[in-house]
Amino acid sequence: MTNGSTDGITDGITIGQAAAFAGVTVKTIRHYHRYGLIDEPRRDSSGYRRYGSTDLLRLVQVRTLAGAGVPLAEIAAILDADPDRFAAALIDVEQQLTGRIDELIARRDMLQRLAGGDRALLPDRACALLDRMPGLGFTADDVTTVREALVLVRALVPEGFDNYLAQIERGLGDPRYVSLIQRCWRAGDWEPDDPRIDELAAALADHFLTDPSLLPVLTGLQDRDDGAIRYELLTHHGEDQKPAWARLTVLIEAHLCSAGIDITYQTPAD
Amino acid sequence: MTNGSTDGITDGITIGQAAAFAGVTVKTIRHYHRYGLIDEPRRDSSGYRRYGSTDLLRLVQVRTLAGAGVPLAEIAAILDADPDRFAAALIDVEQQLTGRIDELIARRDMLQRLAGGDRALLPDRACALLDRMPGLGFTADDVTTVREALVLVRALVPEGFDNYLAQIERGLGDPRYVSLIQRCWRAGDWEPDDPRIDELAAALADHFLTDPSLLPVLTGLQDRDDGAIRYELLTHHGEDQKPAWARLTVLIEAHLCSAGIDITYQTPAD
DNA sequence: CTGGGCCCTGCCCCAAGGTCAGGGTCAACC
DNA sequence: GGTTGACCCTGACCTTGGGGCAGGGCCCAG
Repeated sequence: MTNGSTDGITDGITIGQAAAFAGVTVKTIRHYHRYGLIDEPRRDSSGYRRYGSTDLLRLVQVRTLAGAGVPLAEIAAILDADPDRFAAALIDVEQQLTGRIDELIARRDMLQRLAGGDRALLPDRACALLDRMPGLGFTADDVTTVREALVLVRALVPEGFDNYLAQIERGLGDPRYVSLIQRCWRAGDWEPDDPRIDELAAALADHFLTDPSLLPVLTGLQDRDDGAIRYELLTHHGEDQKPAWARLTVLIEAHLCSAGIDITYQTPAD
Repeated sequence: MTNGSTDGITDGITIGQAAAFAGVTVKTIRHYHRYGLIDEPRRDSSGYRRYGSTDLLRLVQVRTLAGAGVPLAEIAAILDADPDRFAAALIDVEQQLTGRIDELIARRDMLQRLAGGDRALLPDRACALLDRMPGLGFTADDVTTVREALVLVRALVPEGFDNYLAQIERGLGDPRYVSLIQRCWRAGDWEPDDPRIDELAAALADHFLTDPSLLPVLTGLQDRDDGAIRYELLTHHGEDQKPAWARLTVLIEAHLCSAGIDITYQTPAD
């Protein structure tokens, strides 16, 4: 009785059925209606939407393009275009997809590099350097601080990074320099007015004067019009936690300056 | 005069400078503040944010993870976690990335298939079939209608699709059947009460009775509890544009039925 | 007549910011 | 000393592709 022949069925399917057939949600279909991707079908006496096979076909077409990542805003134009533009549009979309794929692969590579410990954000050469440090007597804290410094240098003066790295590598080959640097790390925990700081600054400045190539100079900083800002940020990194370092820096600068070497950065205008 | 020594500079950089150094926009930094990814730095007398090297370091770390596609909501937890969980989280994120890459590649492949004309949405075997049709005397409109029908069948009864396709392939090998089908296409433009329709229906039913294997039966439809709905949708596709087809369908069904073959679909409850 | 399963519309929500509005600060230039 | 342009502040609304919920209607079965 309820289905005399085909009445009520060939009249069209409801939105829920159409959604199930096309593999989308009811909400998605209504969304497509609002965007004009699918014409609103006729309504039955209850105001329900009734979809026919043609509507369903259109829905499947839209769904396929949307599922392929085509922005909804472009789908109507693509489906309603003549075959030539249809093909051209698809090629365009495909190229965008390729770009996004490449980008994601680059991200994944970056993450794989990140995953090898906290040694994030640095190229392999820098990681190798950090790996050598514990064997030379540096503590884990030391390594962390150096890593932070390297990250900062790379972010602030990328063009000088390789050079800076090379200088550190050479420095690690000089055992006396290494031991001085390690004393500097210890000095971080000293009181700012500890007399050993003066002593250490003198020794370090002396060593720099003996072998000026060890001076960590940031090449490329001078070419920046905001070089001074970057320099200040770098040299004073860590000083908020370790006030003794601030004094150490000042003393070393003073020693070198009185010996005729000015490593502080001057703005070009000065 | 304006920069006595380091005052006003070591005080920190502004948000715009920090953004430039980290390669993000000012808005992005403020966004990160609101999400608690970066602590708010101190403010100067004008209420401007002033960033120090530690803030900048954190910004670069956050930026690197965000740039790698890690959701902002997870970045704080990852950066503040111990190294073990840090590594685990990165592996997790990396796997998600791999999944998205594979998905995008699948989309691109789909698009490449789509780009070979409007022959969208169908597997290669179906496309090959459509390609053969013009050589057998079918018009472009015919091919379009068949393509639409195939898309619908595939969407509505995917498990019966291959079988359906095979039946059509066999049908194309029978020249007499092909010519009958082509008359059916022409019949779409006849008046619904054209007497040739009766004649055509009789001839077609006769041919089906001679070789019942040509009857396009949709296997799998009976296993669906909504099979009737799907059947109605499929058999009546195109009838809104071509009313003559509706009559043709009815007549053929009647002929076959009176010969003892009932191809209409009955609901199990009936 | 009442419950459950559909359907309707309209509103707010997500990520990761972009954009605009309206207003304050700073340094320099005329 | 006024103005200009670059920078900063907050807050509110926009985006994509829908998800979720509220409040109400329709219909079928017990």
